[in-house]
Amino acid sequence: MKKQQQLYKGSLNTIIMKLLEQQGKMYGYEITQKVKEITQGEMNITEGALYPALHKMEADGFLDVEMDRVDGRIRKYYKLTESGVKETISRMEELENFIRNMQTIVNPNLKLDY
Amino acid sequence: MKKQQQLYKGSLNTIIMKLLEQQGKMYGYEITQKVKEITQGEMNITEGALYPALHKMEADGFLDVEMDRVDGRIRKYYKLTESGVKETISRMEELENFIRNMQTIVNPNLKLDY
DNA sequence: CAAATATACATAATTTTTTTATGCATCAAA
DNA sequence: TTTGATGCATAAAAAAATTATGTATATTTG
Repeated sequence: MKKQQQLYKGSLNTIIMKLLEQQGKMYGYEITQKVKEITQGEMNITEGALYPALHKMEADGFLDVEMDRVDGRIRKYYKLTESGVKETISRMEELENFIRNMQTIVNPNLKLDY
Repeated sequence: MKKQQQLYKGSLNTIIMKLLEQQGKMYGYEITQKVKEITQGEMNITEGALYPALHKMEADGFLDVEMDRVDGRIRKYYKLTESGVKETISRMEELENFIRNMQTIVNPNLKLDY
């Protein structure tokens, strides 16, 4: 039983948006599996966090939805809107700044080229 | 007016602990100034988050407090306990995992040596 | 073939962690 | 003398998760 990686709160939307940017369109369950696969099980997106997040981003105009029936089961495919693409870029910059700042705090002697 | 860097929720305690590990002991206000200085104003630790966090870590046995009067003003110096040192190490590992996983998600083509 | 597991969505209650808004007090500088 | 910096603190609200459920279909396994 591998130890579960904590997900810093606020990073979930960034993860979702970035995956959608890469994959074009994805459905909820697919996103949870993709994250698990990429991180080799270290990160786990819970459905209780995922679905409300998707609904909110849709309400905010960042995502478009398209329903699909596959093997008798419903899938809701999400993709970025134009506004969502911009938001993704903005969130990526924030993530990079966060990582850079954290690394500076954590490793103050390290010289970084930016 | 520079744009304020968002602080992912959950990272505050890690920041505080890592600074205490480096500096030996610090007081609250000093921590806010140090973070501002290191990140060149990009990150701002609010006092409404800082003081409750310090109190909680003290209650959890991660920090020891020592009062001091300087220039007629009270300072509360915090330092890591033995248990706090362990917790700092553990939180640092979590941070490194988080960063590594986020970079893998964000830049899936990049090959990293770990 | 029955039961367990995987797929696929969803929501409600709770918890965690922060922001925002205050409040009090001392000291230095303008 | 009043403004800004220093230094602590708490309360209300907001944000964003976790945990616990619930429903339903498909597939695998004993």
